[in-house]
Amino acid sequence: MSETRPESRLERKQRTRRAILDAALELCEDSSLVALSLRQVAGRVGIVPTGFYRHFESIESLGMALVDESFASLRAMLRDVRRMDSEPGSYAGIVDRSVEILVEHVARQRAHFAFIARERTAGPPAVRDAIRHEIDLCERELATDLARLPGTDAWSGEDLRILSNLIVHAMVSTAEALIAAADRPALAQQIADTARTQLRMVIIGALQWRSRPST
Amino acid sequence: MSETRPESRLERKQRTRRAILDAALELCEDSSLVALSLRQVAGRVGIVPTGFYRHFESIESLGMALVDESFASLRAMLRDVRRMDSEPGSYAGIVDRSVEILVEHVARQRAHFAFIARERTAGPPAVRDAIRHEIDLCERELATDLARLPGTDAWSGEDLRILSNLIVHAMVSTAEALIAAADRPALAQQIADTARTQLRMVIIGALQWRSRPST
DNA sequence: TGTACATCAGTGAACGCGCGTTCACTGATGTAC
DNA sequence: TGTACATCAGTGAACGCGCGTTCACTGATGTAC
Repeated sequence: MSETRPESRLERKQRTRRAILDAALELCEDSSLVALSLRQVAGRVGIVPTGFYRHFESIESLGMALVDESFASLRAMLRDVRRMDSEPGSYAGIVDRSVEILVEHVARQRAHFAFIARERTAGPPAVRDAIRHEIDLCERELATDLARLPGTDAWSGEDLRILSNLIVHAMVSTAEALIAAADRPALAQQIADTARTQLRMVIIGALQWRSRPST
Repeated sequence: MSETRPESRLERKQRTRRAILDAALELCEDSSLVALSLRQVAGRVGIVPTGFYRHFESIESLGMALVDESFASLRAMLRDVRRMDSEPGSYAGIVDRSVEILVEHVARQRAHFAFIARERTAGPPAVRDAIRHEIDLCERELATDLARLPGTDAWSGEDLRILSNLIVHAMVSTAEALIAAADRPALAQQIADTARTQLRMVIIGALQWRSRPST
C-alpha cells in the first residue's frame, strides 16, 4: 500500500474547480448554459451553493472558462491536422487524414465540441461572442495553412478566407452531426464518409474556380 | 369614421394567440426557448399568467408552433428559389439569384430564421428534434431539385444527398451570419458575396468530381 | 325580437419550489518565528 | 520541533424573487328557442 500523502490546500481547490467544470459540461449537455443553475452545479459537485463563489463569480464566468478549455481541445485537433504538412501527400490523402483526425478528436472530447456547437448560438451573449471570436481565429489560421498548399500560390487573401470559412463551417456541421450520432457507429461512419466527399468536392471546386478567374 | 364592428370571440382569441407567438419570438431572441418563462410571455402580451393556458399547454408546445411557423417561412423561400427552374439559366445565374432570395427572406423574416438557427441546437429536446427533422426534409427536397439540373443525370441518390447536405449547411451558416450582421448592410453584403462564391465553388467542384469517378 | 342558458377567454389569489446572493461561521492547512 | 497566528475552501441559515400550476371566478359573446 502506498503512503497516502495528504492533499495540499491548492491541490484540493484545483480538484474542486475541475469537478465544477466537469459537472457544468455534463449538466448543460441537454439544454444550455443559460438554463444551468449554480445550485445544480454545486449539488452535483457535492458542495454547498455558496461554495461555488470560491471558484467562479457566476455561471457566465464559468462558461468563459469552458470556452477556453473547449478551444484548447479544438486547437489540439488543428495541431494534429497541421502536423501532416511536414509529410505532404495528395489532396485526397490530406482530406482523408483530416476527417479521420476530426472524428477521433470529436469522439475523445465530445463534451467540449458539443459545448462549442451548442453555446455558439445558445449561450449567454459574452460566451457566444467569445466562441465566435475563436472560430474566426480558426478560420484565419486555416487560411494561412491553405496558403501553404500547392496550387494556391496565386490566391488572394479574400479567396483564402472564403474557402476557409466554407471548410470550417462544413466541419462544424460534421462535428454537430457526429455528436448527435453519439453511440451509433454505423451512422458516424456514414457522416465521416459524407464529410470526406464534401471536402474533396470543395477543394476541387476551389482549385477549378480559381483557374478560371471569371469575376 | 368607419363603423367599428365588435370583434368576435374567435377573432379575439386568434389575435391573442398571435400576440403570444410574437412575444415569444421576440423574448427568446437573445437567449433561448429553454430560458423563456410563461410569465414573461404573458406579461409582454398583457394577460395574466394563467391566461396562457387557454392557448398553449406549455412553453414547449408554443415552441412547436413556432417551429411550424418558422419552417413555413423557410419553405416560402425554397418555393421562390424553385420558381427559377421554370426559366433556367446558367449555374452562375442560379447561384446569384438563390443567394439574393436567401438574403431577402432572411431580412424579411429574421425572427423565424434566427429561431431555427438558435433552437436547432439550444431548444428543448422535442423542438430540436422537430427542427432537425424539418431540415432533413429540406435536404431531401433540395436533392430532388438538384437532380433536375443539367449535368447531374448520372448521379446516384447518395451523391445528391451529400451535395445537398453541404449546400444546406452552408446556407444555414450564411443565414446565421446574416442574422448576426443584423443592421450592418456592408457586412451583410460581404456575407452574401462570400456565400455566392462558396456556392459556385461547391457546384463546380461537385460537377468536376463526378466526372472523374475516383472512388 | 326577446329571453334563458352555455361557452370560454381572461382573472386573481394562493401554493410550494428552486433560484442567486448576503453574511457570519468553522476548522483544516499553511506560515512566521 | 513547537507555538501562535493567518489564510481560505467550504458551511449553513436566511432573504426576497420569479417560477409553473391549482382553483374557483367573472362577464362578455354566442346559441337555442
